[in-house]
Amino acid sequence: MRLSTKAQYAVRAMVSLHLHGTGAPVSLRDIAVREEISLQYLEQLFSKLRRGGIVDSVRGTGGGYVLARTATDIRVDEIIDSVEETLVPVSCMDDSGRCSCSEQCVTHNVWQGLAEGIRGYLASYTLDDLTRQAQTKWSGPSA
Amino acid sequence: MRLSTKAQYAVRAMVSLHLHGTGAPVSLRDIAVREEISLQYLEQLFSKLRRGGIVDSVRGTGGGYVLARTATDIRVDEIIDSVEETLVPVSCMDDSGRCSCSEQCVTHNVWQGLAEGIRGYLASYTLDDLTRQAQTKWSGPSA
DNA sequence: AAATTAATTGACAGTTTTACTCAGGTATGA
DNA sequence: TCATACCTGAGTAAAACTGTCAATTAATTT
Repeated sequence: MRLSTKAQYAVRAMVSLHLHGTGAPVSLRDIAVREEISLQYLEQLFSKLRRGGIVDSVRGTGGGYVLARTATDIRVDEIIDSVEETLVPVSCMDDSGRCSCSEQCVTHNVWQGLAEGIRGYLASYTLDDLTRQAQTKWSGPSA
Repeated sequence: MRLSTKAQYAVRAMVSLHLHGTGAPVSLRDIAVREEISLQYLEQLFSKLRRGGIVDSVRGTGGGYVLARTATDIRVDEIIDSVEETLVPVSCMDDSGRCSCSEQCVTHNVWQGLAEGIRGYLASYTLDDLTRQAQTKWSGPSA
């Protein structure tokens, strides 16, 4: 059960954007160099992050990307959602826990609980938490 | 981030084995029919479950598989481990949380926390819990 | 206005993983 | 010795992943 590199890169890139941003737009070239991610792959990711309402884009010279909201208001699960990676561990279940097989399926409860736990944990982390680094473990950043 | 069908089938098959077992070995054919999983795919899975110490095999006529331990002593995470699906969400990290990039990697803590949470949650479920069905959500079977 | 920077888009391709099937072989009980 | 059922390794089609390439649009600087 692996997160795709797409999701991992997206989170890393967002941290990089927040960490080295001064308010002025940060170009993908900068992030690409700093994080050693291909510029063209980043373009794909940020296109989705923009559509997801996580970042805003500024075109032209001196352009780049800026956060669409404050870092304390951007949750890690939202970043992953934006690049279209599911956080639900089984394919028969949707985000809300609905499942075609929920009646007859004895394993339904484990997967639903797992899905909620993963979602809840990643939702407890904000972009700002990540940059501040002082996190505890499973209980999330607040504990 | 999806669990493979391999892991899902393994858990379902184990529940089926426990639920319909009377102490006597249960043949894979029975499980295959009941769970609508290909017999030959099941053979692959149970070969791994046996090596993982989850089940014991009985060969010959009237043979099949039996639990290697009591159902209260078989955890869901062990079942998944046996069929060789990782529960660690990022490839740079091993089961113990060690990571080549832990120093420079700002996202390390989230992934480690997530890994521990997933592991901890699935470890809180036993095969017996699953068959008894009366589970609560994220807090696991004990709450 | 022209040149430059940088976001934006869609198509495409190589590689890896997944989810199986197939074809045998081995051990046991009736 | 025959039927049952476990056991093993190889092979394969499809899907997903991880990017690259090419071309365009928009804004800024000169």
